Amino acid sequence: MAQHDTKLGSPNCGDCPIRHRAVCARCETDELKKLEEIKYYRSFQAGQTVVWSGDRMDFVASVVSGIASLNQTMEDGRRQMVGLLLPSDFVGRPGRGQAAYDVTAVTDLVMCCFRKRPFEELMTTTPNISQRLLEMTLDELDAAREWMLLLGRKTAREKISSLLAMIARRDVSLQAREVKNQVSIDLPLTREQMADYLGLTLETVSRQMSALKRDGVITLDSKRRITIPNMKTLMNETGDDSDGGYLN
Amino acid sequence: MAQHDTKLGSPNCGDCPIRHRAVCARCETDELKKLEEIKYYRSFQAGQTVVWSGDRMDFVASVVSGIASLNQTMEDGRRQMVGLLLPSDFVGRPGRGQAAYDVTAVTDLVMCCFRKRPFEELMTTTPNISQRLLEMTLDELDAAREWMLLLGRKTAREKISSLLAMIARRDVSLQAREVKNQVSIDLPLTREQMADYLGLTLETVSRQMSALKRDGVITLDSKRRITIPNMKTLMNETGDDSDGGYLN
DNA sequence: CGGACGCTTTGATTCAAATCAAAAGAGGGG
DNA sequence: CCCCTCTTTTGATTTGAATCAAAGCGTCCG
Repeated sequence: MAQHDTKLGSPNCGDCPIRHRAVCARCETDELKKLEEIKYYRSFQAGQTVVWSGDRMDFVASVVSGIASLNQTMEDGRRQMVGLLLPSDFVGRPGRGQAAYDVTAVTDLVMCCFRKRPFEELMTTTPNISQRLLEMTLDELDAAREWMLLLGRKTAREKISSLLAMIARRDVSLQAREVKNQVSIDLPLTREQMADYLGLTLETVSRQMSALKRDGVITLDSKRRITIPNMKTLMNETGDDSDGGYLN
Repeated sequence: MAQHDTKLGSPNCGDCPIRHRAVCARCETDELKKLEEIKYYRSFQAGQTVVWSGDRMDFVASVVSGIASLNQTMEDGRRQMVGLLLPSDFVGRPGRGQAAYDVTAVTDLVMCCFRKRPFEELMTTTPNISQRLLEMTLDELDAAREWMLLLGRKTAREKISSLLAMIARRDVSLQAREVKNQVSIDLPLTREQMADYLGLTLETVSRQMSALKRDGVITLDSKRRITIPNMKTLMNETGDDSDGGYLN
């Protein structure tokens, strides 16, 4: 099912694009050496499942490139995305053998995997790894709790706006594509995936996108590419504290 | 505003009721000594605010007894509870100076606080603390993500049932109050707090409680005390996989 | 004992989003 | 180039929960 390619990703951690942001961010050269010994790359095509909830998972991994999603599913098929993993984000849980959610490749995806057992051992001897992992986990917890507010209390329009703002802010910080407040972004998610992330139906997502376009908050360059003429206008639609939004 | 009492809580960590579950669970005697030097107790009455979101927070803490809640609030007053902290749970984030959410005492509350700076230093030198904290944070992240599914996809009835099941399961594990599947529990939360946790209004909470009573899923001994005649019947109302529910 | 205040229940009505249904784009491959 | 499939949009209708409103219950306290 899943491919075991090694064609992408550098064997040498020093050249890695996520070197300074991933779980290895604080490691010294000698510590990287040890990680290099237990790592291997895997790539997945958009749509492929990386692991199924409940399956044995004998590795942990960092996203090198592409986007992965964490999904929870109910017996009757209702689905909720509970995390969106971007390059440098960490997947898997040291000290547990089974995946707690489905992990899916949203786009083509390359992951840097570490065999679980050796990684766990390395963690106990390498504070630079465990401390970085704690920091990343605390960040994810904050993000999850922010999303709980969105899921529990925001309107459909606020949800869509919040998602677009989140994607836009990330893109802006990665690539300086901003031209005096105007931002163009590619949506990595289908309308259905957006719906799964926001706790909506795909029809409602589509309708609210149309409404935001009608109201001039966004422009639809194509189905999957939008332009935000004025970031502040979008932020006002998210329901978040207008100050706090930019400070985070 | 907040009281600085030391009347509750033992000066000696060895006698502490949460000794084996809290962030100090794995510490050796000498490590406990160091924690004792930087700890102090604070107590709060039900309803009091421990810290406001955005305020400086120069301590981290463990809940010793009672229940605290983490809340997020929008400008217009919409409120979402994003965490319920039980004895042994940890509050605060090493490496950050400001509280990210309001922390409130749901019941009378005693917390074991550690001055933040010394605690951070202790963490870097004491793997037993940082590793335990990582484990606890990963558990909280899992809980937050389970709650995301509830908030995004469950019906009001499923939400209420899930909350009652969660409280019941915790109570059963703490005190063996189970008599062949029948469980009685005290609700620590008002209807409004339940609503805030579940992303509902208090009226809907009340209506669904009445409906569960009408359908024989629960009995209302008093407004704040319920009996669950058959745990399995309740579990069937949560929408969760009936197997997975018990295995977790 | 009798108010008063906080919490809870219940009823009537509204409304936002879900559901049901159909058609319009947009690729992609033969 | 055209068909097939996948994604997206839009419309009509339903529905579950919110909102608006009022009354019931408990208990604290003068």
